[in-house]
Amino acid sequence: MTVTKDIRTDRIFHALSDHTRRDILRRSLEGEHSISELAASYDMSFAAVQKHVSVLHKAGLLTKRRKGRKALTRGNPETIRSATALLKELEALWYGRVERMDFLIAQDNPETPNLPSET
Amino acid sequence: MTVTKDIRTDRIFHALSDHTRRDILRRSLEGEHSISELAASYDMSFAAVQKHVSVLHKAGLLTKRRKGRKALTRGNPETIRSATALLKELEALWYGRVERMDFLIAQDNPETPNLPSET
DNA sequence: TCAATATACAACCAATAGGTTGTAGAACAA
DNA sequence: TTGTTCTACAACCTATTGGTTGTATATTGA
Repeated sequence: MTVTKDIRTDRIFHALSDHTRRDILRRSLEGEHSISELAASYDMSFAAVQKHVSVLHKAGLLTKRRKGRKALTRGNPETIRSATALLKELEALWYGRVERMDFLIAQDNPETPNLPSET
Repeated sequence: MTVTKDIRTDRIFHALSDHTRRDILRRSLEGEHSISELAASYDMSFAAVQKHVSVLHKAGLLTKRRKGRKALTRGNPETIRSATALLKELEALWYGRVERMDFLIAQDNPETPNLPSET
């Protein structure tokens, strides 16, 4: 229990922040896949895919089991649910804000909120 | 799935992968805060906090509006919802897997799934 | 007017991320 | 046995991240 919750959460979102890793996770949620099988799909080396699997594994987003030579990966829905729960908590903060009427007050404000331009 | 959408998603999860940024986001969801006001809470320079705000802004997780000298940040629940939706889709893949009975077949397997040891 | 405040942004630096190639060993197939 | 497959991991390289300090500019208040 050396690792704090914050660091665990950091690792989960970091693991999710790469689209190759999200793709590996999607496939591992649908069924078991060996690393070499996964690696065949991407335009990068086996070692690179192996590292992506390792990042997902260390984040707890997937489990591994040995079957002969193969290391079979399987998505772990528990960890995904914990990330979803955290996002729901963030959303709830905003809803709380609506309840306190801050949102309605803000609607009277003539200034336009500034989102970054697409790049 | 478009490349640009992938990049936008990468940015959202990357922005969420730092606990200082998650804290800034929480506070910005509860109400508006100027950057200097936020910066006072953290053990780092104003410029560092400004960079964190910029990462959140570029990810679309918060909006900025000018009020005199101040740049007021406000959390954007829309972007959080889009991230939540993506995680829900991932969870759904796993539920789909249950429907296909893969999960029940896997339960017969004697080998124990391997999660990484805490470090 | 002038000092203080708030922000923006550039330049710099160490650590980490994401890729590569190479080496080694275990498990399988013939 | 021997060659092939699959994984693990080290060493290396470059780009990015997350922090710093310093400078410039706009706004406010006395």
